[in-house]
Amino acid sequence: MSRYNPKEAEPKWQARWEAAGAFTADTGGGKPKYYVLEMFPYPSGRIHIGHVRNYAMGDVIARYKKAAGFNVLHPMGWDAFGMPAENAAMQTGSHPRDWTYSNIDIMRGQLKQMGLSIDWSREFATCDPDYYVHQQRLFLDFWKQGFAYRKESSVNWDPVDNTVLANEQVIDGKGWRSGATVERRKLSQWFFKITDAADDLLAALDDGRLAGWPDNVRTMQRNWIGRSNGLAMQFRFAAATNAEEGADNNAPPPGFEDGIEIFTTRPDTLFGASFIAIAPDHPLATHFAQSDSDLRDFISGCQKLGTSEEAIEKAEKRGRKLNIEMAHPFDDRRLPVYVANFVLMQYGTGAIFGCPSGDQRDLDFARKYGLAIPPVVLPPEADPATFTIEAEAYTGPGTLFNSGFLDGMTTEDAIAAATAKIEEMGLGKGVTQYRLRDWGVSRQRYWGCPIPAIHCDKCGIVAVPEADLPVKLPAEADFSEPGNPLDRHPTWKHVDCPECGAKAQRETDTFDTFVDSSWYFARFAAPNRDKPIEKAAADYWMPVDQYIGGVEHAILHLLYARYFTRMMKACGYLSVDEPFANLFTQGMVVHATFCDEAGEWLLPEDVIIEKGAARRADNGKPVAIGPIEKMSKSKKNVVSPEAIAETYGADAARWFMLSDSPPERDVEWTDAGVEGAWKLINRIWEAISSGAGILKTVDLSKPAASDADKSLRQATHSAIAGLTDDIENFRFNKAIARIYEFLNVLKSAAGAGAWAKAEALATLKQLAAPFTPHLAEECWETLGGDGLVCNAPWPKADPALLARDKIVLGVQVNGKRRSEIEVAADADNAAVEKAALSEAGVKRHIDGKTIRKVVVVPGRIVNIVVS
RNA sequence: GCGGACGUGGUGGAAUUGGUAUACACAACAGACUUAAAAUCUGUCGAGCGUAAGCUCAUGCGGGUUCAAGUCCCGCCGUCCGCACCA
Repeated sequence: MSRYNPKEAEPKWQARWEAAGAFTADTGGGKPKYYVLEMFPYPSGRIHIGHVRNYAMGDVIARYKKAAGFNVLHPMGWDAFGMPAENAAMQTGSHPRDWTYSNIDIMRGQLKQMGLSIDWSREFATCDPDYYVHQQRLFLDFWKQGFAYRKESSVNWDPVDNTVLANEQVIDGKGWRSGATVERRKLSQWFFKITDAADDLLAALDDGRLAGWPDNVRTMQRNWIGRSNGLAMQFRFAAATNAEEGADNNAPPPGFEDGIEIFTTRPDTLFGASFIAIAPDHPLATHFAQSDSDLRDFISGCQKLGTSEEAIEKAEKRGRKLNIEMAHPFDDRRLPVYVANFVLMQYGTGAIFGCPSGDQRDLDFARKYGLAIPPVVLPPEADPATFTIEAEAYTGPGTLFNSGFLDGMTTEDAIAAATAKIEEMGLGKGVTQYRLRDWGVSRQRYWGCPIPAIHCDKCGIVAVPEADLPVKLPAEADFSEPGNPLDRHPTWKHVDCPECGAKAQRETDTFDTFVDSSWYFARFAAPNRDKPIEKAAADYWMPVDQYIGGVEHAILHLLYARYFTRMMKACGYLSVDEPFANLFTQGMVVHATFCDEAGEWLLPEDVIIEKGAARRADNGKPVAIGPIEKMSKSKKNVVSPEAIAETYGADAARWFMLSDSPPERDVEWTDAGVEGAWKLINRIWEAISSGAGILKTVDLSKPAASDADKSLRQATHSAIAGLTDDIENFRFNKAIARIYEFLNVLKSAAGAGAWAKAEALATLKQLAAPFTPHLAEECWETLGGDGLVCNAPWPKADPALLARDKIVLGVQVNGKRRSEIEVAADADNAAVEKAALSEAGVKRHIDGKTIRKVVVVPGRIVNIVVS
């Protein structure tokens, strides 16, 4: 029999699938629907093997569900707007549109080569005006409904390039291109009111609507939303101390007569307060900075950290003391006020009271500035006489002490009592606070969906009339310098106001690309219609039954998509409020990085590794082997699936990506691994070849009955049962191990007759089909089967063949395995115990000892406890 | 810094979720076939002691709970993901 030739077989079957329209989805037919979706790719240039892993997983599910009798939708598109296209334009002069669409052409070809069961008729790119026109319609609806608004917020400003930088473009507080120290600058920008939905987004995490999501993702989202109940309260300015001189040296500045409003989740620790801290961009800080150059320098230093929370939190805790003091609400202490770099203006009120004994950051701060550290919460079982705070704050619950009227109360009671007291004093009230902030969607860039708004001096901000949509990007733009090409475009932004007809200007900001990816899944239901979403089609297909993507999207993309879905529902486009019924987060494909002496990153294929040392393939110069990292274009640690497909075929690449490593874990690409996959393909082919034409000759009406037949049939049916279970539960690596096991049995089942063999081989090709679809078709044809495997039903395991009459149990003595016994599967505990106690290997360990207890776990184990 | 994960042979990993640790594969070694190589097939393969039967030790480190811990609890160490303008 000839060797399997993927180079011939793979294109052949891809063409037949296409001719048969095997993967074109429609809403007809009585089958239940199943919508499989992998997070669509950014067209960065070429597919790498990490994409293959992602899409191979989705393809296994899609093909399996189709075989299992579902009407499957498995579409593909392109998350095509974004910064890299604009960076490429600046570097190489190619237009973002040309760069993007040519990448899409390449990547589409690569994906098709992988033989994925995708309905390509639904393909679109988010940069198609046909797509983004509908995004603009959705936005206008949201705006009308009050979901969108404008407010000021901070951006990273590069003062040399005069442009807004993304967080990833800020490296150690410097602009990546100019090297200039980044400043924070306020801009008026568009926001979506995601905080209005915070409660429902939170509730759905726990009320069963997202039961098909992994716990860790739900936990991350819960923490991200961060609802906390706390107390918002005023700290009043303390009375002047030198009133006798006639000058009040602690008078509130104009506008701050009410004092400072803080937010706290731990009002029980108020007696432990030793200072007040406000954010560097708090209005009061801004006020004092006007007349205090030292403070001004401090604040501008804080602003040079960039806008990322990570940078702010990692920075050393520092502060500047203001020349004011606040009154403690419960006693006569005067609390100093600091402007502190670790207080965030975005969270709460931008001000806190510091309780060093109960908060690590406050403690670090207090030690640095020599502030008092009164302990107020006594941990359970601690002695109030000796309890002190050393290097670590005590943040847990306990009993209040040193706390006036709160003394002796539990943390919980003290929170309630302190809140009640503050409310009674008229200084504040209990409030619910969220960590979640509204979603800023304005970007000062060209390569994004234009925001359909017009700024008119007379009418304010006006929506672009529906009839004028789409607001298309200008075909030509100037990318020779940083900054927003739309803003400096000679003509594009100049329009007449749709309301008054006066000269006006277009909004030159474009949407955050998270907007593009927040509704594409709904667009796939009816991608060619002239409205954003066709309700009937969306009602049929939504929600996505299985969504698959990287855990790096666990918070932002998934949260935004959930919120967007709610907005779309509110505007009548959808009937669901959760877009993704089941979520699977897969691991990344990682690879060592290679960097030569000149600092140039090298592709793995350009590096030769011998005896642990690496050198360049072209000139033999030494190469440093860097850490194993996520495959990325920038570090060139990518492996091209095309080369693999050329040598071994797409099936081998798919197989290897799913074998061995559990799908949720990262996997390191190795050349040895793909060779192993190639061997497997040949083993399957060998096994099938031995039964070529068998389906044409065997009499399928006469089931086999010999012992050899029965044992092969048992293996066949337990393979069906096990594999089905593994695929349903995303255990692809185990599913693959079962195929190996099944092959091993098949190889040694020489005594089995043609009937059992035919059943085994037909089953083998079907079980392998989701993983190696081309090979499965070729096998089926060789066996003499009719029709396409991709349309064939999934086999069903016969329960009668899964039952075992005898089982082997391990026997432990004092928890150590000493022997094993074979017993009837339905043996009762007494019989199992008797068999265990009389087993020779066990007796040796229990003779002469007293049996204290015998634990029999039916079907599992026997443990004999002796002394 | 905060939040979420992960850590098992030389390697990727399995362990029915508290019940026979190392399934399946890769690599390595030995053998068969071959003029030879590749491919393929067969066998060995956690460590230590032992001729063997077997015994002891091993799931990042240190404690704990339990008849029984890779799995649960506490404390460390290391790696990865996210932190709101990368996608």
